[in-house]
Amino acid sequence: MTARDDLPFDPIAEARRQWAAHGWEAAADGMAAVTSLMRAQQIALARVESVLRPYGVTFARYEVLMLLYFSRTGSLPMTKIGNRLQVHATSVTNAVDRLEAAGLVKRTPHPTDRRTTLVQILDQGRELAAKATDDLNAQVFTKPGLSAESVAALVAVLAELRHEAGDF
Amino acid sequence: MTARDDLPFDPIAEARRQWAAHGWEAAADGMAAVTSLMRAQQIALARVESVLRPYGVTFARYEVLMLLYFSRTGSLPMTKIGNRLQVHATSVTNAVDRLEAAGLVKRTPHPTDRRTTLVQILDQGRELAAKATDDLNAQVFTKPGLSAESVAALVAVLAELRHEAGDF
DNA sequence: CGTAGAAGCTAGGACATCCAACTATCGGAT
DNA sequence: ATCCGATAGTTGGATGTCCTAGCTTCTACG
Repeated sequence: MTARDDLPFDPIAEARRQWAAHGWEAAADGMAAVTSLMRAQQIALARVESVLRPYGVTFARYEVLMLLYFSRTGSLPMTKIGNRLQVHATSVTNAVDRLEAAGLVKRTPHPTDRRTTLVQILDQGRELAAKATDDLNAQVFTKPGLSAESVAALVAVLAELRHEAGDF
Repeated sequence: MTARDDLPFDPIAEARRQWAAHGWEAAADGMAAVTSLMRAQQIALARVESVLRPYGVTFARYEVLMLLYFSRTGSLPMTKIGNRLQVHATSVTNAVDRLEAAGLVKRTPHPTDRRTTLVQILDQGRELAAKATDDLNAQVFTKPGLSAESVAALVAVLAELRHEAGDF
């Protein structure tokens, strides 16, 4: 763990000091916010992926699986998946390729539109989704390392940011 | 932009509803927080990278450059860079390889410890760092898409999360 | 109708990140 | 003084994301 040992100070607070020292006060908070976001995401992703690793799926694939899991018919067009998850179509292709290879979903043709491909969740996929979610809930989501108020505040602020960015 | 059109609703709020509907109330907020973090990071990163693209550097490389820019001697060991940025040693190797190829930094041997490699920022690197920072400050950091209070709250909550995770 | 533009999906390429494994060098314990 | 564990850095492999380009299929407009 040589690259991940604890530091004696907060590197982001230090960066903000440097920003201010260079006359960039107006941008210091924004820089700190963006940088914090990067680190926090990295931390959260690492925790989630470590729980999912035994199941042989990544968070990206887990998200696709849950989307299908929650859908009425258990299937969705590739494009809709990309829209919901806000990722590029090629990322969906990639994720579905691997989910399909793992026997968790299968591609089926759309009944009327021959351009679109439907992704159908399989029984094995449902089973994995349920188990992985139980694990994620227990090991990560129920103890995110923040107070309930902080979690709520975080979700609210990020929703504001996402909305402002046209995320929904 | 087919995969990035606006959605008629917040997909994360929808996911939280699903979580609650499946009896996972205790984990719903945590799930929403983690998922929000992923999306928000993606949005922020995209904005930053679009500003940095003309300079031929990515955010990862920009961070390395700024670390060196702020350092007293203009040089740091590879390991220290990894510690500050909380990334693997291999990621540092990768970033420094590209920065060096671009003529922005150069590797130099450590005077006493032959294991360690020092990364030294070059004049061209300093110049690019200064210009790119001006652009980032103007186009992203001074208008993060949130109120000043929200930005401060965000930084505070994320600092709590990072600290709890042993980030510093 | 028939064609041009839009939409859905995939292939190939560029990057970043992580992990496992390997080499070289240090340093402390015996 | 020597040896073994810890440290520094790189290489190779896997994954995910994006972008550009290209193919197929739909749809709307003249």
